Amino acid sequence: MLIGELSRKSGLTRDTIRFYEKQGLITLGRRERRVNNYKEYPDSVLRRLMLLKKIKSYGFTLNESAEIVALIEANLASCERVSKAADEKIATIEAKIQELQAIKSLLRSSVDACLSGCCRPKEDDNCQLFQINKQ
Amino acid sequence: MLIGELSRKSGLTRDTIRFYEKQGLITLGRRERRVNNYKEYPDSVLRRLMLLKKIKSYGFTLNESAEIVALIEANLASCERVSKAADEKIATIEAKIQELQAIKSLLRSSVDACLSGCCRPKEDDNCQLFQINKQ
DNA sequence: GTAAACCCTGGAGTATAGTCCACGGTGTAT
DNA sequence: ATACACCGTGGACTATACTCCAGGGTTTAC
Repeated sequence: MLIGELSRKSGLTRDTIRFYEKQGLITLGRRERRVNNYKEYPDSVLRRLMLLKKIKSYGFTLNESAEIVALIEANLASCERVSKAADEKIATIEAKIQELQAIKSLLRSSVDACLSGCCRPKEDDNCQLFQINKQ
Repeated sequence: MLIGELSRKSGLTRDTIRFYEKQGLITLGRRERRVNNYKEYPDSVLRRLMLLKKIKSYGFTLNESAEIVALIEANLASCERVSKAADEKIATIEAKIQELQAIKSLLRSSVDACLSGCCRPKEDDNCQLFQINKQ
């Protein structure tokens, strides 16, 4: 199929598909062209793109997704291997959540302090929130 | 003070300070130079940098931080204004956390399904995790 | 006199994941 | 004939926040 159809079927834009191609995430043999030089993508590319898209939706980066796709295509994606990758991703997501939650608490407590009025120096003056008090 | 001292006192690298300067987050008059062309930073720049650093630590982007610094320096950083900015940031952080949590649950349930063995087709074959079943 | 430590500028590179554009060719319908 | 949708390439640009480098000058100590 041509890129337009591939785009429609995969739900990725042409530009994205071409970008993936540049990145080497999908490949086309130099012979897989029509006479007019249009690229003729085999179904395997569509499958690969859909796999890539699905794995990405699980929070993996493009490169990580490509690695997992490679495992699957090599029939090396054992439950053990794949769940290990998923566990690692869960761990990094959890770390990120912790980080965000810490910042959120910091913000929340600052806002609370501000709104309860204890930080206000004078009316119509700068809020102490975000200010450097001492060191 | 020269950039080295500024760097030591602010805890930012020279490169970062120069980057902030390029971005217009701090400014130096063309006259604030020593005879040898070395830049002579006034204390106000150090204060600005420390403020920037502190606000950034609350999860704001560099540009957002610069806006808040500008408010503070214009004495317009009222509690109302500042806590509104903080509330908005809290909301975006919460959205991000929700997003991550959704992905985490998806991953977690996939791994559980995998490990409980219900997805395994045959031993030594690809795990169904991440595979496209139908649609 | 020379090494170390400091300063300057401009520009490239890093990571992530595209998105957009120019410029040009092709295929089909009217 | 020409409008329209489609295809190709290469390269620039977006956002975020730096980080590093080359190539050069200055200051200070020994």
